[in-house]
Amino acid sequence: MSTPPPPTAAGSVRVPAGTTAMQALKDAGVPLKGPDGAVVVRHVASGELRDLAWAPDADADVDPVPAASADGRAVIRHSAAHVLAQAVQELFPGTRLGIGPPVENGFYYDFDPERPFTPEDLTALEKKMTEIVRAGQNFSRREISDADAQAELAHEPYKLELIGLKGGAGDDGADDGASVEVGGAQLTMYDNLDPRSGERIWTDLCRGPHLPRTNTIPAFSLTRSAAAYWRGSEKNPQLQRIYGTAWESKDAHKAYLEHLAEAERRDHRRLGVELDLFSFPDEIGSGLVVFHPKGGVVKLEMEDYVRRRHLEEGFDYVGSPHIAKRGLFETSGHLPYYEDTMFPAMEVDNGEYFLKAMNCPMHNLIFRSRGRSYRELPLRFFEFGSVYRYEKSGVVHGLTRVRGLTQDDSHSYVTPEQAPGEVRHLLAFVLGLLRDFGLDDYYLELSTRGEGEKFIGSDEEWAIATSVLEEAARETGLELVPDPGGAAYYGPKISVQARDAIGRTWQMSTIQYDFNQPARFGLEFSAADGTRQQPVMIHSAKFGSLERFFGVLTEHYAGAFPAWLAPVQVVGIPITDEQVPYLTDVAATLRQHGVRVEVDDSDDRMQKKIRTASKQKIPFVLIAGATDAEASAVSFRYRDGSQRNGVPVDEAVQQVVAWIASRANVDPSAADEQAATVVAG
RNA sequence: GCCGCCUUAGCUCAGUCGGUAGAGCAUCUCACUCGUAAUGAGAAGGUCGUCGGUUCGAUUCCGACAGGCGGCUCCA
Repeated sequence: MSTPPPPTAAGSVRVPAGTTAMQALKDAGVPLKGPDGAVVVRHVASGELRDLAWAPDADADVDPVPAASADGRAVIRHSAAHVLAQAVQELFPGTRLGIGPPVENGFYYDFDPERPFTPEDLTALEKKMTEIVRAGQNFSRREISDADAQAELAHEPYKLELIGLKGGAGDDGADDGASVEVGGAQLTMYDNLDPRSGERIWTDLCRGPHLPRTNTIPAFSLTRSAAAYWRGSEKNPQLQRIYGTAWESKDAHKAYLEHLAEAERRDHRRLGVELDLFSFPDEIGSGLVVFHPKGGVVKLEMEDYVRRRHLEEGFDYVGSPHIAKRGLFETSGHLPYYEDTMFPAMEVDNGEYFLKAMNCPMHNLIFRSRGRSYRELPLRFFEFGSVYRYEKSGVVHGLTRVRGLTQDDSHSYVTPEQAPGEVRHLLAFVLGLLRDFGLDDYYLELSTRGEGEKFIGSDEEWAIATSVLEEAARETGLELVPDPGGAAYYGPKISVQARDAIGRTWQMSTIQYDFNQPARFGLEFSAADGTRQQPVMIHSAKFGSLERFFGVLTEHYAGAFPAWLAPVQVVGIPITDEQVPYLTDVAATLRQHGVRVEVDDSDDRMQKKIRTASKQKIPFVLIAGATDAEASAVSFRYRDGSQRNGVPVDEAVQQVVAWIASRANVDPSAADEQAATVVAG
């Protein structure tokens, strides 16, 4: 049997009057279920995805979209969500339906059941879904009037709410998922029909599109269940959400599950224990980290790097206390917004003190401590500011969301004219730092003022501030994602969003434009013409939070830090105890060059020591036996297992030192120019 | 904060249908001295997260709290 060529989006097929898209594609010889699973179609004129089985406008052109594309996967996942809802209502009659859109890597569906779903329920649901898929029910599209839909869905209050929203303000809650279900003006119902009798088995309000039949869903599984607020608002009741994943082939499905397993292996919380980097003792409190010696090294390297870079970039190193009187945070304007997420006030000397949750008010006081001249600007203050935030208990997460954190926080005080240049300066600084630490999976986000009373300052000021940031961000050429309503109350921000091992994004570096705090603190400088003017302040944190950056960095490298960051850079392993003194001498030489080196003189066999070093992800293992010692040489074993034997000690030291200094992200064994010198085992 | 689940040795996990517990790894001791991912033997290690309730008796059943996990909401 010959394999038909996989369909591509490149060609399009004309649909003659009176025929369906499916028939037209069949006539054109496009395989409806190729090696990548099912095919979906796109209406060429409108760009909309359409059901394969549904007849589009006669004379329309349709593009076959292979299921392996984003569009194709979305249709598979949407169809899988539909099957899930059917399974839930069959096994748990009376369960009300919320919405069920496709999402990255899968789909979910929200339900209002009698009781929350258990893991056993998910297993049973998966089985039921498999039955529905195997039955090969037809997804049948049916247009319906609003009135008929309301009558037909009288028992589905959430669906009724969606129908009610349809005619409303349109973009109201555009991101709440409702638009996924009810897109255009025309409501559609999808009926699942028995393939033999044509009898209607199940029905759902849905915009589509769907695959032609349930058995064209190639691979799926349910992953977890959790609560989610209806339409994304804390004020609404919580529904039970079931997440699943669905793919165009069994192989793609398997690959995704393997990807999840790999992500779990590089989770920083797991590596924190395995590599002895940090812990969160219960006795201290939730979200409060202690760094162990090995994690301390990485943190120290990060601090050294960023302190040096700030000094190079014209920042002055300042310092400030961890607590301050209530009045300071009233002046800054933070208190009304954040009092309930700050640790409660301490009563002292008839006054209240707060643990600081931000550093800017302190820096403003340094600025205001004496008269300032335009000649001093830009004036840049930097410090490692430890701040404490009473994060809600449910959001604390490893190092990425903590209650006590250290910001590499800086504030640049500039004239309005200097602001654009300063923002560019800070962006370049941040991007250079990300490059030096080897992070590459990130994008920029522009958080702007949204609707609502949360934001202070005039429209004009916000517009200026936003355009300054936006222009600088665009110049970088990086992906820039808008985030309306995500700004701080005092001004807009650019942030770097990086992904962790599980694919969650975290805010790292930020640059914020602030015209409000200078006004609230009465900050001013003497201009060239002798007038007193107000500076603009630009907040920026390069790592963001040292803790969060540490966590993301750990996951990025799966614990195998580049040599310059590695807690232990070299471990010496003697073949027998005889070589311990020799390796100790070699280690002393390395240590003189600032290398972090240990000699493993434990009772273990050398194979075991190599295994241990490997599990600790130590970049360089130096092995020495009698032959090496006699030749004043050592034998390298790199992290990838490759070796280089009989390297003279001088050369070995030189290589290690050079590699650490290079801040390279890969070890020498993996570098092209080094490959030739590696002797395979 | 909300919903669900979880908490047994440093780590990963068994187990007790209610009669106070085991393994592997790690640790320590001894022997072995070995050429690129686990040498062997032995020892030590736990008021079974905390507090309360039910019970003759609770690690086991119930409740509260703490901590964790997965989402949701939030994130200066």
